[in-house]
Amino acid sequence: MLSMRAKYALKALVYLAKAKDQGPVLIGDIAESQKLPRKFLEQILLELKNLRVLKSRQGKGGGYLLAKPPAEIEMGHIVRVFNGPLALVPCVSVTAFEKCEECLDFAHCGIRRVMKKVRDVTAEILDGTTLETLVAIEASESDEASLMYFI
Amino acid sequence: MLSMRAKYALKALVYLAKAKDQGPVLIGDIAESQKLPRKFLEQILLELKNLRVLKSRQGKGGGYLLAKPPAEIEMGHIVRVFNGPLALVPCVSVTAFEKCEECLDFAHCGIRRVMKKVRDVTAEILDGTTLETLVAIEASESDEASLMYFI
DNA sequence: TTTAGATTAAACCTATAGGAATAATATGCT
DNA sequence: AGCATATTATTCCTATAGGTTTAATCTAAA
Ligand code: FES
Ligand code: FES
Repeated sequence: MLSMRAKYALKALVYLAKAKDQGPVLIGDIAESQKLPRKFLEQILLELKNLRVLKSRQGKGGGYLLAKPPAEIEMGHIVRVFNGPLALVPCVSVTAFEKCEECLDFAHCGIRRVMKKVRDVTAEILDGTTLETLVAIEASESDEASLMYFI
Repeated sequence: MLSMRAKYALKALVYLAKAKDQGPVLIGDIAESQKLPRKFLEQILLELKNLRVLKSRQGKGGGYLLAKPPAEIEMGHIVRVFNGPLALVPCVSVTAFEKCEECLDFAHCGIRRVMKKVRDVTAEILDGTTLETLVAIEASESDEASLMYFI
């Protein structure tokens, strides 16, 4: 399951993407409008800043801004950082690879091959979906059947 | 000034580097021996794990481990992530570059050239110093005069 | 002896508090 | 008018609480 941290990060980012031409956005605004716990969100935004996904201005009139265009911020990146590896088993993870000691025949393990497929299609979707995509999806009225159009 | 987060991260990492052949190390052990606030350290270690600098094992007998050899973990990386850009002015930052609007003649700005030199030598030292280096330094009896030997 | 469940030890997750640093703006003094 | 000082709004930093999940080990029943 996606952690709250990851979900809140994504929500805040989509919000910032939508408001990207309106100057710095307050933590308080994001928290209130998206119903996110303010202090927790504060930590998350700070981490996003350290990742160079956001930048900030301090002091009066300050707030948070995207550090790059929405089209350059991939869901996959955010999920990996805030939620951990996409892979369901370590042996198919690209970012946190490890052999499964309990699987003797690593090379022919069926679980591994299926899970690798799962990871790969997940990565393809998540790395192919940017904040721009998410904003576009939310702006449209259609349901999941036509998502392919966006991705 | 180096933030506590950065300092604690480095201290914990050096401790883990020294203990690297002793299996998983407990948060509690690190906190106690290095006199670091336990719950705060917990957050920092988790972040180091998300950065793939550490790995962990959960449950009984668990703890934290380096995710790669000490020689591959650079001080510069840790400092940048936990403390921010090395540059003292944004216009010389590699990771967070921004033009200084208040300096009209960016190209010929003297402050900038000096600060660039400062950033470059800082980066050279910090990126050239790994956990392995730090452990070696602490194992030696000499003072800063002979640090060049290590770096 | 195997298996199922209980206990325990550990990291992990969500959340919050309180104050420091920073920057804009307003205010008051010369 | 110009400068110093105070106020205010904001992010940033350090720290902590409390509960959840995971995994190893122990215990008891089948
Ligand atoms: S080798 Fe990883 S699931 Fe079998
Ligand atoms: S241009 Fe950055 S200090 Fe002058």
